[in-house]
Amino acid sequence: MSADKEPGSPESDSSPEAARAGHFVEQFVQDDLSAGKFGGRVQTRFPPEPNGYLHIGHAKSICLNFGIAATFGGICNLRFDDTNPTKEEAEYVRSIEEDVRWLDVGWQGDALYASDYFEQLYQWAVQLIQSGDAFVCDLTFDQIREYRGTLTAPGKESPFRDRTVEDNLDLFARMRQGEFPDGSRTLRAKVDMMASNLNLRDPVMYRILHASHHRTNDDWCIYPMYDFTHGQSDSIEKVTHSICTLEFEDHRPLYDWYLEKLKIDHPRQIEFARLNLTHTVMSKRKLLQLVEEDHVSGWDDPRMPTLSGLRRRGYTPESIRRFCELIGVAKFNGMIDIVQLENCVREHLNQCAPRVLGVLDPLKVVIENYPESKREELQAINNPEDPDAGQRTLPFGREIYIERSDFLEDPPKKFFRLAPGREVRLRYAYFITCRDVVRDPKTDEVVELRCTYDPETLGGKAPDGRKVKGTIHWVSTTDALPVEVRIYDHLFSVENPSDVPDGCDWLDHLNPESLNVLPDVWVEPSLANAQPGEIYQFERNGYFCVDPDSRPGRLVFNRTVTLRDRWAKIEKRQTAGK
RNA sequence: UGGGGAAUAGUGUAACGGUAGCACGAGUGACUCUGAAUCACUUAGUCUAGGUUCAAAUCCUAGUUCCCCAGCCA
Repeated sequence: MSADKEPGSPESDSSPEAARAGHFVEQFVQDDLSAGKFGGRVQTRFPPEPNGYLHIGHAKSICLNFGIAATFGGICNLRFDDTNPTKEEAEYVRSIEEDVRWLDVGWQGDALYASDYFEQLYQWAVQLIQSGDAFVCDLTFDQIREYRGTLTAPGKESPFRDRTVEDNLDLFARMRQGEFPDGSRTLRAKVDMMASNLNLRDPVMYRILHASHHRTNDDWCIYPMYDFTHGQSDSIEKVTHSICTLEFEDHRPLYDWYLEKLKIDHPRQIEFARLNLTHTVMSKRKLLQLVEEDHVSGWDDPRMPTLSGLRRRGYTPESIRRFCELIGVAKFNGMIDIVQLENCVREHLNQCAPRVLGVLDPLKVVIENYPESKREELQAINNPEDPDAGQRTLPFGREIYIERSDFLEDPPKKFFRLAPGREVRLRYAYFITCRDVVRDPKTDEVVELRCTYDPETLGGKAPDGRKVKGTIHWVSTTDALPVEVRIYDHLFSVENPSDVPDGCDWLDHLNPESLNVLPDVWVEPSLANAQPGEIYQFERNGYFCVDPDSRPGRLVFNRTVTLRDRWAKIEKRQTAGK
């Protein structure tokens, strides 16, 4: 075979040395290229059904498919496998396109649809009838199941299997004309009722569905099954590598059967393990149920593993792509710890998120020796990881809020923050020392701290060289903005919610504390004009994304993820040790 | 009890007969005006049993465990 293939893009690397690079899918593609298959072309596709929103598992597939195309200088189509009008909606098409665009993996922006191939598919079905490879079957749903046999017992042939070509042609045409009610007949492939692979036991090719399709409207009342659509769609599009998940492995012989009977090209199908993440669910059926039963606020609820949910939560496309790269591609069906995902967003946000001071659980501090009328503008660094991010000013005054957790009356060992008599540094401001604790006489709760400051310590250092171990964040009470913050935790309290013991429901494991709204949060005034979608680091707290629910004068933030917190670990160990 | 897949540190993932490596986690320390980030070090693995071979995660045999398939869903 000649090796004069198209060179692909300049970036494509098809040198023999690269033959062992990358994961097994890349290796297969490389092998095919080296063997001169497909005319040296590589083409993939991402084929979602528009029956729900895309989730992080789809992102893995998107990155894989678009990544392979980019690596080998080929193209990747976004094709909607829209063969079931009863479950599919234009709204899902819209959201999927938005999410793929957002992920920024090189999609050209022109979606393809299996429904565009309906007429061709119909003609192919007619062709199979003519060649004696398909027949119209009058068996009911239940009868088809009964005739199919079981995993261990062979099936038996339909009594309608031997209809004449003429009868089949006539019946199939009348199915299309709408003469028969839903479920009354099917078109089936004549494969092998004895096959050990159940997909080969005369599978249904077409079913009657008097339902409006999101694109073809009422043009059709028969619709092809996925198995009779997918391979041919790939073939029409000249896809070379059809990458899908493991459960389609034993459908491959059927695709091959159709393609060979129709004598059309077919791609190499390669199966990989779908993504499973701890503390969440990934099936569209379950996600739909969460939405429909109002366990979440919608497909884009920031607790959802959907791309729109992650986006609203504050995840960036970069962080998701990085995650997909990190977890790899293999055939082992494992479960990835969700902390891997969280680390990816931390890693990216650490690079790009502007720093800001915000107090989630305010405790008032009065600096007794700071003049009542005095106000200062202090300089703060916007992002220590990015010198170009510049500086901003922070108003400082006599009364401030600090984080309640930064004060302890009876501090344990290694607690470096504020306590009676202790000195800490206020970020970008002065050293303060706690002199007195004010309590609510009724509840005994600490409501205020009386402190003094050292005017010589502005800039973070004391002239006498004394050190403080702790630096805490704060906001000026007279300048700070009140905002709402939504704190999220895992949607499910167990690692694998789909693993349900007898008598339990997967919904039993919903985490009742997955959403915690903090109504009384104060942030520095520089945030006044923050826009939805912007992500900030609240120093020492975490990353927070401005939610679209924000209104003028009332910002709403979603906590994307906390910062790593060594103190929390130490504290946990100390309490566990007691 | 049919068919199709898969098993490598806690979790993922490399190693393609020739030193079992990497990331995250976990642990220790350094540094630090974020207990963040950064840096250094440590920890820990080939499902089992046989066999082939100078040499096996890799090849062979037999077992074990897990996942998928009985939609007119995809």
